[in-house]
Amino acid sequence: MRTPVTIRNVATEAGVSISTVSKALNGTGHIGAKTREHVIAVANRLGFRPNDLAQSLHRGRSFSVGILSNDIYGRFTLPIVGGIEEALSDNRVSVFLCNAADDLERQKRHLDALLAKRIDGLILTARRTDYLAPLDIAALGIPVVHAYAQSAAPGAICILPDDEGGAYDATRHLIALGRKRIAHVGGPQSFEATRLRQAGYRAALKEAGLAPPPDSELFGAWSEEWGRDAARRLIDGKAGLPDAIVCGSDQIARGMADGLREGGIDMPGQTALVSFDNWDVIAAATRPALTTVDPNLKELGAQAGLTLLSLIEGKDVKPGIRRVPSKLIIRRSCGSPDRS
Amino acid sequence: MRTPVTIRNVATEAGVSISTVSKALNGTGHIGAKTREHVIAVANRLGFRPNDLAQSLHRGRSFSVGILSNDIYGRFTLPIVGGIEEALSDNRVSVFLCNAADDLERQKRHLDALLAKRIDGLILTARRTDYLAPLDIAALGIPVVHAYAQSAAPGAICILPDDEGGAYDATRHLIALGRKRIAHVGGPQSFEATRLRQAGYRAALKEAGLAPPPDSELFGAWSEEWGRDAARRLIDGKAGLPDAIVCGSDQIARGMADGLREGGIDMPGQTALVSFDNWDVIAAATRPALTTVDPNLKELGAQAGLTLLSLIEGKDVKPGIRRVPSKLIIRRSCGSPDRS
DNA sequence: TTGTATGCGTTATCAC
DNA sequence: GTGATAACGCATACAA
Repeated sequence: MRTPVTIRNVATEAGVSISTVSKALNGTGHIGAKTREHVIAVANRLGFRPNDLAQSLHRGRSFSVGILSNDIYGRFTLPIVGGIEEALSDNRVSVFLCNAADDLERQKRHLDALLAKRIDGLILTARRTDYLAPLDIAALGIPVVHAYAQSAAPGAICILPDDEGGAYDATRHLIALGRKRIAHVGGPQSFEATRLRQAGYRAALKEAGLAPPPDSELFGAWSEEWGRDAARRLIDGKAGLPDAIVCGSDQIARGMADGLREGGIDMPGQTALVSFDNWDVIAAATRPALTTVDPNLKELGAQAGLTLLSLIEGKDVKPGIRRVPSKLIIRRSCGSPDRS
Repeated sequence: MRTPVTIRNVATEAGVSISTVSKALNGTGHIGAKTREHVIAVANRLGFRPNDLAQSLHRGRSFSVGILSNDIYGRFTLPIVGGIEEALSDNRVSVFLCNAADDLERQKRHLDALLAKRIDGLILTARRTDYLAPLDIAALGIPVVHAYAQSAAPGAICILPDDEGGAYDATRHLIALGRKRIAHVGGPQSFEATRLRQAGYRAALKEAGLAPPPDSELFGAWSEEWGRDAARRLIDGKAGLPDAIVCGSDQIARGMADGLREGGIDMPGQTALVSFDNWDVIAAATRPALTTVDPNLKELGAQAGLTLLSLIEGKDVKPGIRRVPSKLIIRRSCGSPDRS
């Protein structure tokens, strides 16, 4: 079943030496034009494919990197991994995908395997941006970048979404549309993302000379149920219904939309909604469809991949946290025109 | 930054020959107990890690395989890839993840890279089960298995979900609960999955001496919108509301549930719902929470990985299609007790 | 029990 | 312009 046609086979078949074949195929060294063509023809005919293992062994670079995740099943992992893979494969490097599944022993096994396979670099990913991978990066001896993950290690390079900026943009969008009494219904406050989004929301408000209405900064779970629950609280609140709500996720917004609609509230007439994630299955199916902050996860992944590449090639990269700008996706939940 | 401690370093440091180190570390050949311990100690102290590239080159087996997908972003890809990765990494083989993105040229690039890296085998995945990868498998020269994908190639090995069995089970569940007028609202008929599910639904009905009520086999899109649309059609139908509905996906069921509820229908009182996917974000958030067929995608991936392993090890595997049994997840949308 | 020599598939350094 | 030859890091048949 194997097809181990080696450079030696090509050499004998072409009636030249091994080194001549190598030169002909790699365009290195000085070689006769006719010999070159001949060798290439023979190589093609035989279906010769240089053994990358041998090449890697020789040049001390494997052109492969590892992605180590603790949550391969997470909804956020996918676009990130996709972005990494695309950016890297465009640069001829392959990626090993490893799922540590929050299991330290498994993580070690994966790391051992990756290191043994002489990966040129490693990308760490996590379920939430404020997760700290318990891992001695420096001891690895290869470049590491964190994608959608943070590290306390000195000099660590972390690529993260711009939660604060996203919330700021979303809130400003609401303000620009004339909304003034803007509430914020976020996820769990234990998440850094939640706190950052609140900060962005507040910043935009403050800048416009506004303030959060009383009892209108609510925090709960990342769920539709919490969104529905919050809707009731907003409807029943003595402060009166806000004319806009910044939700911490599309799921929350979806619950909110359902809750408000069932409470007889008109959207976006009485209340406008913006949210986070641009998880299209949710955002597009919500009534009204959600205007939402797209965290640009695929781009985040691509940047992580490219950054790792720079590191591998020896360029120096500024350490610390880099935040990837988000993008506001306009749909109907704010009442603005589709293009604005 | 590199830590290229080789077997040679260990040898000199330990004051023995290279082959002695190799034997000591691999437990092969006859060697003195004290020498072995000594060598091992030195190796550990130096942090020696055998170069897998060299080992692979030597043994002609790389202990790595490739996953080639056309749709890395698909919701189904994730659990499948996760299952593959887990099964394989438990057997010390690493996986390269490649996204062809429906681009033939990109696919070729990936294949070239994988083959050059001497992967031991390849797993092909797709967006839909009836997708045919335009690829000459035999020419690859390595074992291939299709996961959630089919191939017309003779001798191809395909692992697929059991759509028909799942629909059969779901429908029988409804019948066992006393429902008699059972409708079916599926996805696009162009999907094999849709046709198989319809077949399973009909088989269960027939077996129970029942038949689909008039105008109650509806087909549309894989969307909530279609579910809501179908709900109106069922409510307005002159044949009267069915007392149960088998939906082709959780998304359809979610739209159906919303449509029915807003149409004043009580679930599961008047009408029970079952669906497909067990996509928990949808299924659990629907009111009522959906009883749904879990296609066991992770298990499917694991089986694909294990099957590939068998192939690689030279065992022979029965070619053709193997369907992985699904599992009915009981929630509230059928009115049955949570455990049944 | 241990060490020497050879090969795995390539590339690169040198002679010729 | 072309071809031996020595690495790359490791495993193993064989010799000692």
